[in-house]
Amino acid sequence: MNITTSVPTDITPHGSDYETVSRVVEILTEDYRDQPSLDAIARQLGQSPTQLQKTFTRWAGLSPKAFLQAVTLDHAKRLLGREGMPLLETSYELGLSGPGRLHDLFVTHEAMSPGEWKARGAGLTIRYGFHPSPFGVALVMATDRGLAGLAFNDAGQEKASFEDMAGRWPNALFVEDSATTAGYAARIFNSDRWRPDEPLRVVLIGSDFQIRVWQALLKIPMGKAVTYSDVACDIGQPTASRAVGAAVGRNPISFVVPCHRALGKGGTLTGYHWGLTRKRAMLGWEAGKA
DNA sequence: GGAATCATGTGAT
DNA sequence: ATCACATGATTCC
Repeated sequence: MNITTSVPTDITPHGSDYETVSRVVEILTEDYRDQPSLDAIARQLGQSPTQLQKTFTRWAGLSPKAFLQAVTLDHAKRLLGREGMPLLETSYELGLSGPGRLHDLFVTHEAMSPGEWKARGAGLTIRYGFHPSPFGVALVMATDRGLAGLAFNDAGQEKASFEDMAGRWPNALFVEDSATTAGYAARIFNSDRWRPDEPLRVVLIGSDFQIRVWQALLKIPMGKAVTYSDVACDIGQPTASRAVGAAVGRNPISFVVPCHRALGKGGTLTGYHWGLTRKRAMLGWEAGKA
């Protein structure tokens, strides 16, 4: 496998927007208790408050102030919707059959057979490409049956994220084909194009248990969150919350399978394979879309 | 309260 | 068999 194919230099348009924004996210997240002002943040980054405000808002669809509010523990708890409804059941009804706008990306999924999983990708051709996204550089991987993988990295780390993903299906054939993957990228990061009449096709490649966990995640509507133990109950193994955590972490199609909506029990943000900052960024971005 | 500790299911090696 | 986990509950100070 060879990924010397260079990423276009303009892959992060407007300079290092993501860098700036992720710094802001970090500051906001570390110090949300003392509610840093826009001025204070801008000073730390050596930018003018207005410039910073503009950059951030264009990226997130919401002001730094609103974002700050969104990453607050309070908000996370609200997302968990402890108002007495079994979230996963409810969203299943609304998400798959109702006309409601509670569900987000329309996804049809297809699981690989156990045999195909055991083959670790043998005989499979996977096309991939790097594309800009609101969360840094996105690595998109697809088979002819649909989207198979989605990873994120900071500019310059393309090789690492490719190897992370490719290692999951060591026997597959990887072909650089950003012309094909560009279409997926455009669909995924543009919520205007999440349409029920043209669902996104996704292939879940994983063990039986993992696939059950990922399917449960797909039922979480945008702007909601669940705990790892919620998911464990949903798949009928209430004591397996720890195992759920591990399976969530191995989700190959992050963001599309909303692993970022799985939180710790009290609403605390726990780990994320591609970096906690990115998890916060995704939650904030969604808060802006909701 | 908060840190240390343990019980725990699954998958990888 | 054994180990590592994106957890959660319990038990100490």
